[in-house]
Amino acid sequence: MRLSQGFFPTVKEVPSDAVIPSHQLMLRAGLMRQLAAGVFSFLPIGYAVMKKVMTIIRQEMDAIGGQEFHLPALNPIELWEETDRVKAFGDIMFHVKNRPMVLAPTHEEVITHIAKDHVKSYKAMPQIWYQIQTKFRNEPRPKSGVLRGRQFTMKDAYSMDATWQGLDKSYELHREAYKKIYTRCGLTFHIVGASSGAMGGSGSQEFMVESNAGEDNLAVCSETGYAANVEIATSLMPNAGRVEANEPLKEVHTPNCRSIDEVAAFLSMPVGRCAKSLIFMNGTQPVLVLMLGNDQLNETKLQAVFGQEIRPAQTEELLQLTGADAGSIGPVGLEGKFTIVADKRLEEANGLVCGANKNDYHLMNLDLKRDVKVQAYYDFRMVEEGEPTPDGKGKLRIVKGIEVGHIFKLGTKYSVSMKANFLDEQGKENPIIMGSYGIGVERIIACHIEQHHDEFGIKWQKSIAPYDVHLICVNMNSEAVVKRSEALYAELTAAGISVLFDDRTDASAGFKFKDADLLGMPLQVIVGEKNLKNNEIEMKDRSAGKRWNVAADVAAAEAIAFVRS
RNA sequence: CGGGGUGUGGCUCAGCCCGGUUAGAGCGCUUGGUUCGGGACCAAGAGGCCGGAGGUUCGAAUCCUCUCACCCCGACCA
Repeated sequence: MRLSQGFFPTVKEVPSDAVIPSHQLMLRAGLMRQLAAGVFSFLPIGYAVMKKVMTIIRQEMDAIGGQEFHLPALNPIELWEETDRVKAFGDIMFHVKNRPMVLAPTHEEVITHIAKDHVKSYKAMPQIWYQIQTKFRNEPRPKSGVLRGRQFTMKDAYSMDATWQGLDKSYELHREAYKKIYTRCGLTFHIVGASSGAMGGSGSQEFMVESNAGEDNLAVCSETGYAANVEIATSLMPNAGRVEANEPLKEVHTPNCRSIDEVAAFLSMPVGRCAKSLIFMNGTQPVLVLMLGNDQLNETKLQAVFGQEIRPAQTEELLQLTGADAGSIGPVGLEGKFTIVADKRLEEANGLVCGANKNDYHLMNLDLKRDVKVQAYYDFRMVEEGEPTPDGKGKLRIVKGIEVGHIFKLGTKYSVSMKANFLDEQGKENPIIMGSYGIGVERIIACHIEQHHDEFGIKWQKSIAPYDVHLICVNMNSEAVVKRSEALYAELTAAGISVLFDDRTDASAGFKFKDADLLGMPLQVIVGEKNLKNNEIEMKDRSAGKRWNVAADVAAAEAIAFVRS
């Protein structure tokens, strides 16, 4: 493609609405333009990248036996009522105003609908069905360019198996395929254990790209390979345990001591002997959660135990239910009325300080075996930077990550609610066992740029670069330079190399160089007057920032070798 | 949904507090000329009812009210 004839709206200035590098560069390099909040038009060069990413995805999905579908984004709302997800999605799902239809935010329902009619026997499985589709989600707050949009492209795949072992195998196939896809797309990523959330199912993992632009927090350890979303991450922290002296409970006056640190300091107790009480409401049932010292409660872990409806109690509820305000609340005397649970670090501990349910008073010498009946101990902790990994062999690092994929063992949630059953070898009817596997296409592009850019622009890796080579004719007034450039353009194109040829007559050399760095093709081939006088042509490896000259008559061969290496 | 911010030529922004001729700059665009290896120079142009509606006033980009859009932080995120 000749730059003089194509549509390449590059801009020098940083668009004021863009904050993160990938967003700024996708606009500046002319990959896309914003149409509305969270809605983007992809321009030719951006769509070229998207097609490359989709090709990689298709190749790897086909390699594991996936079959590509193209499913409607416009769905009858009844389909979503069958699985009760109209309610589950709530405002996130777009509803069509003048017909009882919705814009699909994902495609479990449509897939299951087809499977229900046609996958009737164990002999017809396993199946892997996938599609690359536009999805619609009415995000409350679109942000960071393409990273959180209201309309986006997703590859979603669904596996159907007759057995749970089959599901494990399908899941594993996807896991391996995804590794190949992200690796081929030039991303370094973590595979982290993830919360199953309201989607249900027996397990899920997320593919995460480490980035400050990310919205998720991950606990990772490069020595041990541990990686988990902080929502479910665990660490090896010692329990509080028991102390020798087992004194009776004693009420002490603790004026103006609200926080654990203040109480510990006032009573000259270590923070590690303080038990913090947190109150939640599970419907109408109050729940008291005991945490050790300053350990932070992980609400996702709490939800895993009590369900998604659980919420923190409000200030008025605290006073009404316990007789005290936050900071003076404790478990003693609340049995029966409250569900009392505690973090595992407090298991069987004694010699603890806790609130007395009387403002400005605390209890000392609390023994969780003697004074309170704790119904159960769970891991409720939020892990912190620097804590030992669960196997104790490494230290956790907390990093931000962008979710570029999520694989899910769905199980039978959708097949049961939509009655997608098959007959097994015994002629018995069973629900199809499903898995669901998603990849955000635009997110791959944004992450690629987040990981491969510098102050001058994008540094596309070869696999998804919109063009292989950026050929620059430095001086369009020099007949020799033009002739040489044209010859190179023809030769490279004939060799099957995709070339972006800067043959503009109205752009200065500097302008062309800046554009080339911004657009970021892996190899720049620069034909200029001075070098050509020595019968040389300059090459520039955009990623490595390396330049070198080659003899003019081997320039094409050199470029071809570079592209194919 | 709570908090903060911004809307002025295609882009980045100034002007607004303190109302007063024809609303500015740089970049980009058009034409002509000079340049030609790191976002060139000169000259001449085109392009804006200052997000929208209402109000105050002799007079509003500027003050007031409402509204819409977009961005950021938070909440939310199958």
